[in-house]
Amino acid sequence: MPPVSGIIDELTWRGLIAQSTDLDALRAATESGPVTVYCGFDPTAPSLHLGNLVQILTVRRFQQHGHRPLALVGGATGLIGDPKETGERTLNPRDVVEGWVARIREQLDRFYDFEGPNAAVAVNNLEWTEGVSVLEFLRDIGKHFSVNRMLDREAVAARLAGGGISYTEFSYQLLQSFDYVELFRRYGCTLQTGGSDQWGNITAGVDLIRRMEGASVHALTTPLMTKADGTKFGKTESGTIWLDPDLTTPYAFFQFWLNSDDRDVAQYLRTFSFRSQEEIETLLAELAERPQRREAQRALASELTALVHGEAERDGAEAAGRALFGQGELGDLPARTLAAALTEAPHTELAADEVVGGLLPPFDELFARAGLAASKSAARRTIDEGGAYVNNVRIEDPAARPALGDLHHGEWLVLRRGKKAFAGVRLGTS
RNA sequence: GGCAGGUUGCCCGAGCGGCCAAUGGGAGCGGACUGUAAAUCCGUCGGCUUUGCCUUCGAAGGUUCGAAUCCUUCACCUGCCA
Repeated sequence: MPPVSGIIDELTWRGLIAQSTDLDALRAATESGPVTVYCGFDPTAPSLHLGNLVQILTVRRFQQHGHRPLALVGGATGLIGDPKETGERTLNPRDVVEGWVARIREQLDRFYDFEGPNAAVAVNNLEWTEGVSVLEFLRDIGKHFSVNRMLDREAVAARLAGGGISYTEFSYQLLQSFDYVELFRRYGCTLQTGGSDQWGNITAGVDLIRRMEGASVHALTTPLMTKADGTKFGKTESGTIWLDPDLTTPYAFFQFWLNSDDRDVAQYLRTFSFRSQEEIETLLAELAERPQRREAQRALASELTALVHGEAERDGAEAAGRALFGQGELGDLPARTLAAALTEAPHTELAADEVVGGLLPPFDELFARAGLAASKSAARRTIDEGGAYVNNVRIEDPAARPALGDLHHGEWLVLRRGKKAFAGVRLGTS
């Protein structure tokens, strides 16, 4: 039986509590027995991303402390859309949202334990919203909401001042509040967590439960992740870091953490790692002592890649990084390691008939095709600037063609732009 | 409603008939330095079958040997007066 106590203390030292309703009451509740906690994820994309991971792992910590998570996927709320400050969302077709619900549901499986005494339960808010009539909803739920107070919400206020907001999105808060009520009724759920931007939606649910059920339940939010350089967390130049390996390869995922700014590592470890406070402090001390070794980043990358993608993928991503960034000869690498590394990176296939007189297509074309340059012009520019490498040797002539003999294992050519961007060219066998 | 000004490449912003794929700054990218970091310095920054060609300066049409630059109409934005 896992320990039931201590979750609030743990979240506190990890810096994961931004706002909460009565924290002492919540502490008392979590220490007196298992609490049912929920955090919802709306299907607004085919996959969850790093921002969601903060929430997922926070809930996971609750489960590790013996509490019961409800893995809610917003099949209903995803059809409506939480108002963003920037503007009205485009409604996604129902079948698309349904597909995303299934994929996200599956992703959550990895993080929560669906067996045992405090097994997680998967729920979809479409279950209880679909059958409710408009009149029922307006009379039973809507009557408890004050538009005056809803207007105070930051995103809503921004939209009123700007381009306006549809009734659809304005209603979002009612749906999320209704979810909390239903989860309280069905599962005795007394805690909802989320990002600090969800505070308004969560407390609206807390109020609704008080009015409809006369019960006092809890709300807890995590702080917004910030980065030392001021850019948004969880994004790179190439876009969002997704949890789905088809959208962000395990290699790219691993590299994201490995490249973390020294100044952000402490926050990342506390937020994402399941290591103990002592282990984290040791890693941070090591980082302060010998920053160039980046042991803390390495540990972070290794742990999270294993958690999100599995140990085999973690090992592959790690090996790929070592192969590509290592000092050794690429040709010395076993074919399997090289292939694994390059299939993780962007790559392109060459047909056998593209080899003319023992020569492959010219470098500019290869760089453009492999995705390392936006166009052949860009590829030539990079080559002229001295930023292009083939098999770790700088190349100078964009029009030159590599020979069959340049292929590692008769199959692979390793392209590199700058220090970190790799791509593979594979010669098809047929 | 009247008067005046604006709409330029990812963003900001020059250009005001040929020397303009278009000054400058920022972002991005590459190099040096390094730790696959930060800061700094240097270079680069539409595309292609690349000593040339093609497409770009709100949209469409026109004047001209030649237009981002002049004219007409349309769309949107801003300031001043009502």
